[in-house]
Amino acid sequence: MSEDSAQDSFDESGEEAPVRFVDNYLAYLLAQASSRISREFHREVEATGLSITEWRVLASLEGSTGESIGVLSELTLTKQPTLSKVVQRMEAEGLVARTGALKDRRQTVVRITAKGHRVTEALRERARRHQEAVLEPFGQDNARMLITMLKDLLALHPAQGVTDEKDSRV
Amino acid sequence: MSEDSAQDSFDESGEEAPVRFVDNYLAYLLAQASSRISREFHREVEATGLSITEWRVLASLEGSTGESIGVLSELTLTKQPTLSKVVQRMEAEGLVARTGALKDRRQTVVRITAKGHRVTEALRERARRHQEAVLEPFGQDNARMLITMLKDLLALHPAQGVTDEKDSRV
DNA sequence: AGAAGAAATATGAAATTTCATGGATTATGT
DNA sequence: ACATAATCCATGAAATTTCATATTTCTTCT
Repeated sequence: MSEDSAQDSFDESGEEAPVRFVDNYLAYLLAQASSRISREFHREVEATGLSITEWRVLASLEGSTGESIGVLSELTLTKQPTLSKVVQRMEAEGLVARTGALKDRRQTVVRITAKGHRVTEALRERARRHQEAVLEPFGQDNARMLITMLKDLLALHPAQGVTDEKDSRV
Repeated sequence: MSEDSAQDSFDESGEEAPVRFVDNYLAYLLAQASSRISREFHREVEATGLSITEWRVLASLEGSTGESIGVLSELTLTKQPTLSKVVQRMEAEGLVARTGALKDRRQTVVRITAKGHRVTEALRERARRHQEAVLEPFGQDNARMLITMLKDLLALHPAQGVTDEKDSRV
């Protein structure tokens, strides 16, 4: 796969494909990749009766000892007020538990429950398989490299504003 | 950068840093990368008075001879009803022009206007610089490889029924 | 050709999200 | 220690998005 396929803007016919600005724009490529890869799997999520955000919450809590609302809102890319409401619904359904944090009493710590774990068990396995299928055409080495580069990108660009917002240009 | 930084998230020392499910989940990594990289630039977009969706519409039309509402809704990751409304507002502001398609009269073809082009001129340049800055730590070769792999991923996963999600997530 | 089905877009009602803000707690500075 | 500022979360009002559907225009099939 792929040392060359990307470089030539696609056109199957003699039709000349206009080179759109976005076609080489990293943010666009990431957004499209994210959307398309996620979308494929989201069908399976919704088939279980969970909303996408609910799945994200549970997936984010899986393997964690609990996350605050704030951290969870970053992990799930959901704004804090939205997440607060979602988590409350999920607590009512028994998928998560909310407890005050011992260390900082402003925080609400959210944990996945046994039920939440059980409900997502099959989904997580499907997610792994889906990922394998997605990466399969790239081969082990390239796949690992993609993952590594994405992790590096994230390490270079921390979640919230580590940079002082007042200083960054408007 | 990075042949190693990512792979070893767990230590053998008994005390395991909790390995969250999502930490190795491609869809999560893509969603986070997309969100963080975009977010940095979105501040600049909003400073110009454009909404993110408006910027996406204009960026998508740049270098194009016109796109239908349907295609545009895929390019901008915005659901069709939402996009129809956004485009109508943008037409009122003179940023785009809507015309019926000659070939298929059901379609509405949207083009960027001179004003739309002018309004985004500085932004596109900033976008290019932002991208350079983001990719700089990876070096030319790795950067090119990342772009290529993302394009390959997109080629393998064509856009389909557009189910938007702002910035698609996990 | 004609009918039936599919596709593209627009639109209103309903649902969701976001903004702005408040209350509570912790951090900072003097 | 006290006052002030900053952080964290919840919540209602407002704005936006989504769903469902109507309309118009192709496509396909007989």
